[in-house]
Amino acid sequence: MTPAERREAILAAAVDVARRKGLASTTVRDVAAEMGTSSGLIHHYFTSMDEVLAAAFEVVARQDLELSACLMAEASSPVDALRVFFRTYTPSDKDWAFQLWLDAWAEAARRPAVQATSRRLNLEWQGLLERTIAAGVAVGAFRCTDPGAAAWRILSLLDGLALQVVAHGTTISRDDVVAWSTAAAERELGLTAGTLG
Amino acid sequence: MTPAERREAILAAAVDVARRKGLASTTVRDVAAEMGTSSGLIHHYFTSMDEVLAAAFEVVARQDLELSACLMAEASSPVDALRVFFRTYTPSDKDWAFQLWLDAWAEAARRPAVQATSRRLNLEWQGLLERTIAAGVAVGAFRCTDPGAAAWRILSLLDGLALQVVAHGTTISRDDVVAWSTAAAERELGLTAGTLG
DNA sequence: CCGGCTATTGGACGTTTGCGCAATATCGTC
DNA sequence: GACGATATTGCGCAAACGTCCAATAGCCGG
Repeated sequence: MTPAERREAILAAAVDVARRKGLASTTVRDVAAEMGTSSGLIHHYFTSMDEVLAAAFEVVARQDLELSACLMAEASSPVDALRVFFRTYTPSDKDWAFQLWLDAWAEAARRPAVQATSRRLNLEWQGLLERTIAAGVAVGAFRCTDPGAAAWRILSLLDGLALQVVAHGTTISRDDVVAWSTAAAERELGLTAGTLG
Repeated sequence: MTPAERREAILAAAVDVARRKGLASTTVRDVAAEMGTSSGLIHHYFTSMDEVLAAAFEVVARQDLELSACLMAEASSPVDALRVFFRTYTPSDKDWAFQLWLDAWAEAARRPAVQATSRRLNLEWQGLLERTIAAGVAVGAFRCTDPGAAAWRILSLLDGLALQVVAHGTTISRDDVVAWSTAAAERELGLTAGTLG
C-alpha cells in the first residue's frame, strides 16, 4: 500500500468511526481498529490526532460541498441553482454529516487544525452561494445589493435551523427548515413567494 | 452548608470551570478543585457528570434568558423590545457563554441531560421572541403572518451568524452580525430599513 | 542473495476519565 | 454529652486517552 493510499485509508476509517461516534469522541484506537491495523501507524502519517480529525472532517465536508457545487453548475438558471442548493444543503438522511459540523464548531476552540478546516470550508460554502446570487443579480433574476452579506445570511439561517433539527431532534421538522429558509431567501432576493418551493 | 447551598456551590464552580475550559472538557475533578473539596462530593449531589454539565449550562443560559426577558418587558414598544433583544442576544464579551451553546449542541448527541436542557432553553428563547412579535402584530407595529416561524428564523439566523464569530473568530465581525440580522428582521416583520438599528 | 529503507507492529508510559465505596467529620436532636 | 443521620473525605478501580519507541516485516535496488 503506497503512502498516499494508506493516508486515504486512514481518513476513510476515521470518517466511518466519526459517522458513528461523532468527531469529538473519535480516538486513535477506534480508527486503527476500524482499519484492522495498529494505532502507531496513524501517528506515522499524522503528527497529532487534531490533524486526523481535521482531515477526516474535510473529506466529508468537501464531498458535500463539491456535490452541491457540481449540481448547481448544471442548473439551468440562478433560480434553479438556488433550488438545488436548498435541496442538497438541508440535512436529511445524512444527519451524521451535519453532526460533524456541530462537533467541528465546538471543537474549534480546542483543536487548531479543526478550527482552520472548519473556517475554510464554511468560507467556501459562502463563496459558492455568493457567486450564485451575484450571477442571478447580473441576469436580473435576483434583486440584492450585497450578495456577500446575503449569502452569509442565507447560509447562517440554514445552519441555525438545521442545528435545531440535528441537535434537538423533534423541536422543528426538516420540512419546516426547507419552507422557512426558502421563504427567507425569497424575501432576501426579491423573489415572489413560492418561487423556490 | 445546606444541601441547596451546596448544590448551588457545585454549579457555580462548574460554571467557572466551563467558562475557562468549555463545557465538553469540564471534569469532575476540575469542579471539585474549583470548590476546594473532594470529587466524591459531586457524586453525592448529582448522579452523573451529564447532569452536572446540563445543570451548569442551564444556570448560564437561563441567566442570559431572564436578563433579556426582563429588559424586553420594560421596553416601551414591541419595536423597542426587539432592539433590546438584538442588543442583549448578540455575543460580545460573553463569548464564552455562546461557546457553551456550541458545546451543548454538539454534546447533545452524547449526553441526554444536556440535550434535554439545551432543547428546553432554545424553545424558551423562541417563545420569548414569538410573544414579542405577536404583541407587535397585535398593535400594528409588525406585519407577520406566522410569528412562531418568524421567531425561529430570526433566532436561527442569529445563532448561525454568532456561531461563525465565536467558532471561527475573524471570518465575520460582531458588527456584521448585528447589521445583517437586524436587516433580515426588518424585512421579515415589514419594517422600514434602519428601524432596528 | 543481500543491505538498507520504510511501513508496520505491539505495547509501554504517564495522564486522565467517571464512578464507587469505606472511613471520617460534622451537626442537630434527644 | 451521647447518638444517629448525613455531609464529606480520600483514595481505589478499571478503562481510555494521546503519544512515543524499540522491534519486526517486507519490499526494492544493488
